[in-house]
Amino acid sequence: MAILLLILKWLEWKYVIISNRLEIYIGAIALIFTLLGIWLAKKLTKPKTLVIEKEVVKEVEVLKEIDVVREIEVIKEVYINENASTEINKAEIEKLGLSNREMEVLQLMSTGLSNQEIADKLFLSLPTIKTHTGNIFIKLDVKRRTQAVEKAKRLNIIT
Amino acid sequence: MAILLLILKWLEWKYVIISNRLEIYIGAIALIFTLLGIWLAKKLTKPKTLVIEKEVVKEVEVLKEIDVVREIEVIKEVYINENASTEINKAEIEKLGLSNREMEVLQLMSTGLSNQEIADKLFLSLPTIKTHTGNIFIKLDVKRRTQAVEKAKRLNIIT
DNA sequence: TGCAAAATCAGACTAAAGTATGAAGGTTTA
DNA sequence: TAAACCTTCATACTTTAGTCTGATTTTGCA
Repeated sequence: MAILLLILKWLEWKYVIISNRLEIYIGAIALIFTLLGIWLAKKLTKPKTLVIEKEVVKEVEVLKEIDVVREIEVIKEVYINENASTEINKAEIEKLGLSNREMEVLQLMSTGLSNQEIADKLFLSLPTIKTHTGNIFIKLDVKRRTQAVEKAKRLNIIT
Repeated sequence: MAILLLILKWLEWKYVIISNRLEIYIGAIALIFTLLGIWLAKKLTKPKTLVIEKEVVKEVEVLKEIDVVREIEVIKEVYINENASTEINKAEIEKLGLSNREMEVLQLMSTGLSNQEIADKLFLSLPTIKTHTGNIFIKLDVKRRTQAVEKAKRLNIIT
């Protein structure tokens, strides 16, 4: 802003010198403030994305040997912040119930380290890492480390 | 643009009348073009692409000795910005000397499938997949599948 | 047509991953 | 304080991954 005011003052002075070139002066101001507008728009707008969520819930409840089937369809239209997708989803971590240590192991796992290498890095024993990885798989509902990493990245709980 | 030129002409005329209020004139132009810039920035932002994601979740909950089975199908229609970095780097594939089959295996590997599952999917034997994965590791200069997937994604040779 | 690379498969082996169970010490919280 | 959870470690086991050697068949290309 200060710089822009200085430029304006300079242009004003120039105007006094070449008083017959008003158009140039106006043009310069127009250009500067157009660029300022573009810059402002890029800086200040939080890019939002429309997400349409359709959720079909089927419930099968067995009551006294009789199947009770329930179908619920929920449609949601939500505007979400696009920037959020690049941030780590702490709510998701909370929801999955992953502990700090587990997140640490998961993060190292995603870099392609073996259990032994993770153990060395964290100064822990191999069985400990195996316990952690096992718990991670249960919480992420996967069977292998490759699936765990894939899902974790998809859910934005690791970088 | 034509409208804006008209506004400028009008402002120019106004300047002749109230020549001693240059600041107001400049301010008006600044404001108009700032808004123009914001409008331009919003109009010229990257085109967005529609992506449809489907996810099927099965839940089995035991409530009061009754099994409650829930099938949840989540369909997400997400508008995302097209990004050049999401393009597959074919030059890198060529450089690494990865064959078509190897790329196919690598792609499936990245989804978290086991060798056996990849074999089933491609109608090949387990030893064949092991041969391919081994060759992939050599060409990517890695030791494990997790590292292979990590590197492949980093090099943009798989999605 | 013949050669090189790609693709396929096999057997046997080692290494690593993953499962299951148990246990002990520490922290947090109702 | 007790319950719940986190963290750590151990042992024993099964499964999967990865390595090595060797072989046959297909295929693209000079």
